[in-house]
Amino acid sequence: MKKVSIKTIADELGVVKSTVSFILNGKAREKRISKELEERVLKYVKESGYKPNQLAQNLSTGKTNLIGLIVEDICIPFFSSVARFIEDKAFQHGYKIVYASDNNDVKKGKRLLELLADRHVDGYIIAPTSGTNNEINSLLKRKIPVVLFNGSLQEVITDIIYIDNVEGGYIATKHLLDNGYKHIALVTIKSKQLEMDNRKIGYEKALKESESKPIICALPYGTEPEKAVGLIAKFLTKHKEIDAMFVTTSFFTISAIEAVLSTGKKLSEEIGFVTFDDQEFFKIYKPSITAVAQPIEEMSTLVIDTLLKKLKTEDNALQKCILSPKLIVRDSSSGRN
Amino acid sequence: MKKVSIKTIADELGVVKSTVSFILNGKAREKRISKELEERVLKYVKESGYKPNQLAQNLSTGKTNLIGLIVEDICIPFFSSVARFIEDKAFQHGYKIVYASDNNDVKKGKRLLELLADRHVDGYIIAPTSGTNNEINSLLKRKIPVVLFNGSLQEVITDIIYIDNVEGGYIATKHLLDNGYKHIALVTIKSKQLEMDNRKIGYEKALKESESKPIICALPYGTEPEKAVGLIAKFLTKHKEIDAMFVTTSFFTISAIEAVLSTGKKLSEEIGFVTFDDQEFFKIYKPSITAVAQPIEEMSTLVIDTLLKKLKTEDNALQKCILSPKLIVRDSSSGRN
DNA sequence: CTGAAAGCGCTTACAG
DNA sequence: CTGAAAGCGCTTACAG
Repeated sequence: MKKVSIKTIADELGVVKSTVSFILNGKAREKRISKELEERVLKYVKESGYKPNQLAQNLSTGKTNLIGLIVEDICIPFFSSVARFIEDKAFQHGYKIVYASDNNDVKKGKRLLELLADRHVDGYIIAPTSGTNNEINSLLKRKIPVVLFNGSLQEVITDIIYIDNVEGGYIATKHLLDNGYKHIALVTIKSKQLEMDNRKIGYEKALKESESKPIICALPYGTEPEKAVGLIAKFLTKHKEIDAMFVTTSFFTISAIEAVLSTGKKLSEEIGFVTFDDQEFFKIYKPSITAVAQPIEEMSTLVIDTLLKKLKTEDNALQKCILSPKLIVRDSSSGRN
Repeated sequence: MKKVSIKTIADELGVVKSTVSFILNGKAREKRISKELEERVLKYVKESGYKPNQLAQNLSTGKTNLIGLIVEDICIPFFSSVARFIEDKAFQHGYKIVYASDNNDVKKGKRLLELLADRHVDGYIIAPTSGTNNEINSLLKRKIPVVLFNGSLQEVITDIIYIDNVEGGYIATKHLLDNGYKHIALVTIKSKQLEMDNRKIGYEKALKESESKPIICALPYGTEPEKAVGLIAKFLTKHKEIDAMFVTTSFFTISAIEAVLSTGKKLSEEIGFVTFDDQEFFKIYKPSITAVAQPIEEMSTLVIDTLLKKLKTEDNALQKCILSPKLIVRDSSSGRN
């Protein structure tokens, strides 16, 4: 059982390599190769179990059928869900996915971009870290498709799919206000991530409308969840007026709940609570937890479809989709009554 | 700014391609190339920003520096955590990871194995689905390293790292018995996964020691979590004697809790509860939830180290590591008092 | 110490 | 309709 190559086939059938190659690539018509010969080749291919050597194809065509996926951390549920949705469709179209986590670190982000470029991945799906603008632009300049999701990047013009984070912050805060909470704290992270900023802007906008004052607890970037508990608890003790909390990132959701519990206050009755990104356990928690959910499946589908279109056609139209977040109302924000 | 290739360098410096290649591959010594020439080449390489074309290297060496990771579903927290740990180390050693989710479906598992083989990945990390034995054995026959984790596979002899699932089932059940629960239900999944079987065996072993009877709720494979809630609740209603529950898979943890709640019974006081695989929210849940935790980091490190060793050396020694699960005792199993 | 050459297995203009 | 040939950019025996 030796390796059969295109040359083996050609020799065996008394034709030349290129003819076989054309047939294999569906160019028989175009090259006006006789139906009869085409069938003979195809039959041999089938019987011999021939498979083209993809490494040779890669070198020859410069394409790898690989998609690079760069996110902050593949084990954050939001990202692993996206990874899952993307995977299926990519496989269906003959692409495989190479993932990489940049930890939201600019330096690492740049290095990953470079490593994947060295691999000649055909396209990228990136939840961008600010600071990688130049690197991404240089990919675009080389006509390599890049689809951004989750966040945008200043001065980078490419396909992008994300939710309206201002709206997300707004509906969360508005909902708390509507339910009678007056002193709403924002628990967020100090980072250059535009999405966090926008969620904050939405929060401030809602507060302004009802003439409330922002009470902002911005944790330093890199704060570990365990550490966050203490910091948030301290903040709560310092600002005794707080009667509700909006957490902008799932990274601190559990820390924030722990912090509230540690102060002895009750969620919902004493501290209204809304957080970003829905999670399975929110519905069984007591009180069940209100969340701003991103339409993950819709978003993922748009992302991969957009990239595949760029990869398979010459279509240059830019896709810019801003999806709406959805408030999933549960008990943690049901009011102070 | 044109592409510089090994040929460019050779021409520019008046040497021949192979000399450059040898220097680049650190074989200057071996080939007794003059220190002086080596430096000249290296200097030029640096200045010109030359990077070897990895596609050409791939074709030439037959190696891709790609590792295939096949798991049931990349968005199950256990697997995405493993993916994360593996990734870092792989990158440090110049490998990238291509992931694929087989949904525990034999047919899909086989197809993925084939697709990754077509890609010429250098090695595999697999949480195996039973039924893929032959395919994996044929990889091994071709000297392609495969490291299994999470579960074993009959008749497949290769490196493998997993936890003692019998022990996991045993300590969970024993703990419940020790805390005074008498009628312990097992909530599990009907599948050919050996790990599930073993957890069940551990459960039965503990029961036997205390002369209790097993009460087994085995859900059909493929049952959706939402559907599981009803099935488990029904089971609870049917077996009114049940005063504790051991869930063998994180896939049904939340469903099981929902089911208990739906019957109006209280966790811990009325229904003791232990589940497999620890999760972040278990500590903030009320009651906090007891879990059998797998040593994910240790396991991942062993997995990737084992594979890298196989990839980088000729070492043929088989690694077989059985790690111990750890019971994380919390309130949900604190007894009936 | 260094060089000429074949090979990895494809793809694709180009010529007839 | 079909074939001869160059090219993708490396690696590595082999010869001197």
